[in-house]
Amino acid sequence: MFRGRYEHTMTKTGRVSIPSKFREVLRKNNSDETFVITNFDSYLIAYPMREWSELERKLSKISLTDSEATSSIRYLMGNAVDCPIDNQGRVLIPQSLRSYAGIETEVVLVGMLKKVEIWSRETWEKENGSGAFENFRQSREVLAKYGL
Amino acid sequence: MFRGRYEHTMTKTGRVSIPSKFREVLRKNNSDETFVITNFDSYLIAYPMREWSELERKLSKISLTDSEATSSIRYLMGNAVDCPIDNQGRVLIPQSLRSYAGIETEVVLVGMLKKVEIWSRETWEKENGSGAFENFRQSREVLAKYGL
DNA sequence: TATATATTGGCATATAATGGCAAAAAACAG
DNA sequence: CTGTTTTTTGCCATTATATGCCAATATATA
Repeated sequence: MFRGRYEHTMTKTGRVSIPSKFREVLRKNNSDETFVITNFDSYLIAYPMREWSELERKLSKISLTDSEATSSIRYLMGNAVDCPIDNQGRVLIPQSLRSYAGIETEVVLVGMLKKVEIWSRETWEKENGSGAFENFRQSREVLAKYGL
Repeated sequence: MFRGRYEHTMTKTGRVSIPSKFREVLRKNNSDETFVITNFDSYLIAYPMREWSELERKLSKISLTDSEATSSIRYLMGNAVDCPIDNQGRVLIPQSLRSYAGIETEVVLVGMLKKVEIWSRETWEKENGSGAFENFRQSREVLAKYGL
């Protein structure tokens, strides 16, 4: 599972280092060294190829008469790009996704269990900076609920 | 179960010895020699990997469309770091967590049943130092309902 | 008292992150 | 098609951080 938060800087050419702990997770799962990255809210989500394929398998079962689901899938799939990790442990994030998430240089990568979120630092600050106390309180409740 | 209090010193590189009694607990539980450390109030909490993984497994079932849950997972997971214990019985505490808890060199480790708390000595003194016993005297009646 | 174990400091080496550059590939215009 | 521009890719270099290991000291155990 992915966990931890990392602040990295993107090169001028749009490459971002994947934290080594994240790469380690891929290795341990025998997943290949490729992420599928797509846009979600105001940030990007990166799935290991293996997880993504599973997601595709599930979504492929949805009836094409379910038009609401279909258009959501279209959106998700239409923006998904597979980004292989290079020898330096980096991925190239395509321009379209960068501008979508407002990423210029400073990037925040968050381990979120089966996936990784990629934020521009600015957006991260805005959405997760100040309101952190509420999150802290809630996360404490989560821990309590599971007896930790 | 973890119990007892230990005062250790951190090396310049940020490594702290885990008390051997704590390591013994991990061995007895067949837990691997890794803690997941996270921030909490003014100190850190270290969970055995086994316990933490169980939590992760449960959380991973939550849908990514549940935005309230997602944001507490983001907080929880974003601040959690896995810290393997090395051959000398030490863990490296990442810079971010060190500064969060105000840890420079002197560290207090407290066994708290399923988890271990990690304090800077200074904070420890302030919050649990002199007045602690008086507090205990005043509020220990709550323990009655647990059979004490 | 001798022996083992725990904690800690120090140092050498390995790995991580990232900036820079140039070759290769792709997109594009005439 | 062909030459030009832009983007992508591979690779080297640098810096900071993490890791592994040895040794010294302190503490516990036999």
